[in-house]
Amino acid sequence: MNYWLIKSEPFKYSWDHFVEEGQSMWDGVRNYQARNNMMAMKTGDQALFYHSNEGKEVVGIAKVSKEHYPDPTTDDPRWVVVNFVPVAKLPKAISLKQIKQDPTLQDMALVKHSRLSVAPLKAEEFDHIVALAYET
DNA sequence: GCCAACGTTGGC
DNA sequence: GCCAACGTTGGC
Repeated sequence: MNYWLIKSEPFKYSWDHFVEEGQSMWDGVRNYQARNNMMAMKTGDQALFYHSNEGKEVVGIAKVSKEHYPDPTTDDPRWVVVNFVPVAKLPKAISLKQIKQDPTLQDMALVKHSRLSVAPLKAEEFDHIVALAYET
C-alpha cells in the first residue's frame, strides 16, 4: 500500500464538500509530476487531504476508490483522474507550520516542493501525521 | 534543443 | 496582494 498527499484549495473543493459528495473525481491536474503520481496510485491507497492557501493544514484521510482513467473534463489524452472516497476526518487538523517544525517530516514534498499538488508520502510520514492528529 | 517569456501555484 | 519558485510554451 502506498500513501499520498493531495492538495485542494478549500475555496474550490473543500474537505466538507468532499464528505458531502461521498466520492470525488480528482480532476484538473495539469502537471506531469502530479499526474505520474496519480498514475501510480492503486485502489485502497490512502491519501492525506490538505487544504492549501486557506487553512494550510491536513484535514482528513481519503482513499483511492478508482485507479486512474482519462480525464473526462478535457480532450487532451495526456491527463488522467482518480477517484477518492473519504475515510476519516482528523480530530485535529495538522498545520503546515506544525509539519515544518517536525524534524521527522522535513523530507515531505509538501515542505520541499510546495507547489506539487499530488505528492507521495512515506508510510512513516503518513503514520506520524495521523498519530499527531489523534494525540490529545 | 536552448532559453526567454509567460503563467500558475501557494506561502507569507 | 506580493513575490519566489517552478513548469510550460514557443521562437529561433
